[in-house]
Amino acid sequence: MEYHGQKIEVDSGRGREGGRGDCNENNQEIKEEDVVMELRRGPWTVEEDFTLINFIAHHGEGRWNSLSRCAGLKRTGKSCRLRWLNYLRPDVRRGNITLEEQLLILELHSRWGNRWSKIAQHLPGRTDNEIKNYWRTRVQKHAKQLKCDVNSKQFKDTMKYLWMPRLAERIQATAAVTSNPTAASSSGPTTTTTATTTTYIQNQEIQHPLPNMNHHVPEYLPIQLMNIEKTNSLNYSATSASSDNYSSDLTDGCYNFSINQSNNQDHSQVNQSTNQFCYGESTINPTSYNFHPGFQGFQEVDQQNNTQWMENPWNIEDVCFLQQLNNDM
DNA sequence: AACGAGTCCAACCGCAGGAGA
DNA sequence: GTCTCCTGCGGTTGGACTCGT
Repeated sequence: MEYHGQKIEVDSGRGREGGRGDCNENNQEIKEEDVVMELRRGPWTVEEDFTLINFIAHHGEGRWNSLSRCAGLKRTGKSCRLRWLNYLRPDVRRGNITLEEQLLILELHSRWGNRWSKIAQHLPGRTDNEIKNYWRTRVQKHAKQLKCDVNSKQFKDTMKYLWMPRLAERIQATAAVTSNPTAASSSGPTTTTTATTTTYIQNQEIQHPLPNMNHHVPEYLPIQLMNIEKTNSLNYSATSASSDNYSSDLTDGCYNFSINQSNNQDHSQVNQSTNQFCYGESTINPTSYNFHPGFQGFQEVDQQNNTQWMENPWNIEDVCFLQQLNNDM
């Protein structure tokens, strides 16, 4: 694995250490000459990962700048924190964003905007970085292709009345496949939706030692370290094998939807048995999405011509939808 | 097989807010 | 109250990878 070493001077402002009991390997105060040091940048090496994991296993996380020095890592504290939170943490969940997660992201983004960390709090195991990347690469791409500002009302309405109902419909269909595979395999759009499954998977998928925590992790991570301080209070059961194989694109489904209000949910969770997504005060229940007759025709076209639909899943319909919105305005 | 375009994601950067001296 | 430093957040970018020609 290659990395780019680079000598940089830590500026006199942020990033400079001292004054809070910082220590070096000998528990001594950091001296001035240590401020200017050779810092690594770029991709992390396996050795660095091990060092960071082991140090956190013994000393816990936090105080990232001093942690970096005490661990002997030639990285900034920010870099260590980012590496840990986004990649090395035991409960980081990797792999495709599921349909359920997509729906949740769309809904939460419509509510909070680019508050990625806040949105990430409601998707167990997902990092703000991952959600941000998903939004930029998928959602904003669609907006760009639609020649539509991602912050415009038209685009938000398209998300709300077209993509989110599509996702909800597909989630329902997925649940049907899971619960009754033989019946579901005979017809319906969801039987062919694996066509655009992303092939961009960097890490091997290995079995996580904890129940319901199967995700992509670096293969060199020692199992015992992955168990550090894990109480596994998070519910990961939403990812069924079939839904993980589905495309990450916002496709299919032609239904209107409604959001049921509920006041008894403090934390996000996904209840697989009911396919109900709870976050904060609201509940999205795909089973409550009402059929929208105006889009029935697209559904029929989809079923008659699956291949064409999946190859170009949103262009025609979304453009029509945007035109319709413009006409209504 | 080679090349270019597009996609995806890990990592970096700057900024803001908070905490301690 | 002010200064310094740490942490966390959102935006951006570089490069690895895939795919089409």
